[in-house]
Amino acid sequence: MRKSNAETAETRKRILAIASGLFLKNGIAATAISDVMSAAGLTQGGFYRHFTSKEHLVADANAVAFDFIVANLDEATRGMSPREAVQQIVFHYLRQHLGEDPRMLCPLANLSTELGHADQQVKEVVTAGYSRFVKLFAAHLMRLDYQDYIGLAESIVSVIVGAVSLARMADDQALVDTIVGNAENTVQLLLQSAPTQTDLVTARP
Amino acid sequence: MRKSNAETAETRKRILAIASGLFLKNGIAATAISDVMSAAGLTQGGFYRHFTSKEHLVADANAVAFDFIVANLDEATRGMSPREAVQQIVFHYLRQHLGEDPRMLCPLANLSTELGHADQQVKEVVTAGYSRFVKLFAAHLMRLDYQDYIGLAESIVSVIVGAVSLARMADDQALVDTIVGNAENTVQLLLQSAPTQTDLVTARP
DNA sequence: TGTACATCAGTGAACGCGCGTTCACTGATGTAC
DNA sequence: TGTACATCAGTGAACGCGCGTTCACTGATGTAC
Repeated sequence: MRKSNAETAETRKRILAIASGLFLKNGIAATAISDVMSAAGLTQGGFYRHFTSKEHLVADANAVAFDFIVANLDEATRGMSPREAVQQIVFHYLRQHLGEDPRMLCPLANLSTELGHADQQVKEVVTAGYSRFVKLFAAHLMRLDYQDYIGLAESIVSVIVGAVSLARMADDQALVDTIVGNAENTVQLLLQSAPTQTDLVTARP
Repeated sequence: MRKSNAETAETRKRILAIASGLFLKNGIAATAISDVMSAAGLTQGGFYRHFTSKEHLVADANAVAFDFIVANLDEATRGMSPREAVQQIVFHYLRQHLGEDPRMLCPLANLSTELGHADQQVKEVVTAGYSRFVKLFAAHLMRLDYQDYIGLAESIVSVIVGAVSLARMADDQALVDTIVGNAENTVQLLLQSAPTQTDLVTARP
């Protein structure tokens, strides 16, 4: 029953995509290897032909999750003005649970506890993912001439990750809406208030 | 071997305090009933004299965790000016991992994923805890005459919860320091920029 | 206040379940000549 | 290009472990009279 190299590579990708979605939707501990494999149309024994352990799957699945969400947000804002792009990314990030596809969920907001207790390999993947999110914002903010566009990007990421994290724990929809709406206002206030290069010039005596 | 009512109540409190700390430090799934009970100097069979299930322990332990941390931050800032109090709370919240006592850790930042998947009873406890954090800030911010002091309180909570969440996932200390320092700057910027009642008066034509 | 019985905190062993991992096996694919 | 053997993707069952929960039991505490 050996499969061709091309088929093997595709199977691996399929397992990763499915695992990524299940982890994001239900959590890592709550997702068994057998859940992933049966969702991929395979039996659990075959798992170890692709990964040496669940921990390796977690690392690779999260890398795929960051690839997916960052690429998706980047493409969705292609051609937009920097200001519009930032607002669109924030808008979609804060509403990530409204879509059907669990792969639009962000590991930073949905798996934080479990990733915080993971091994070094997983943490490196997560740190790289965080860094990509910061750069996604920073690229647009630089074009808006903010003095500390990287710091501002980090601030925005903290706000939206915090808000989505909190929204996931809320017990009713009204509170979720409040948290999300407030996060949007907060980002607006930060964008209006953070110092730009122009501020620096005009402040010169 | 029956214990007196007073002793029973104290044992229950001891179990809750220990469970609270272990959950916050190691996570809920990673903490077994037997871990909690042996840390309390008891055997696991006795657990069910105090709680009907692990899920009930989770609910009660988190209620205790919010009691502890909110009361602690409130007392630590007693007598301070509103501005100083807000800054102190933010300062300590962002450095919650530096202390020895795991009970100074906040469930919102350390157990978010697991609490997000918990049952309704647990979510109510968490929502109440979030609300208490917001009020803790709002009380001081009101005295500083912010127009929307509740919204500003929510913003600050989002920022610091997001920052601590992200810091827990970071793989090196330099990044943790960057995230924490940036969160502090972000709160400062929000405090400087959020509109006050005075703004409202002076803006009148 | 004292007595007699019911209650129940805590023990230590056991149960049952789900999970990650292993294993012998199959047969199609890859590769060396 | 064809042949012969090695490789290995996938199967399905089993293993071993840890965990939440249950249970029979003990004996001190609570309570009704």
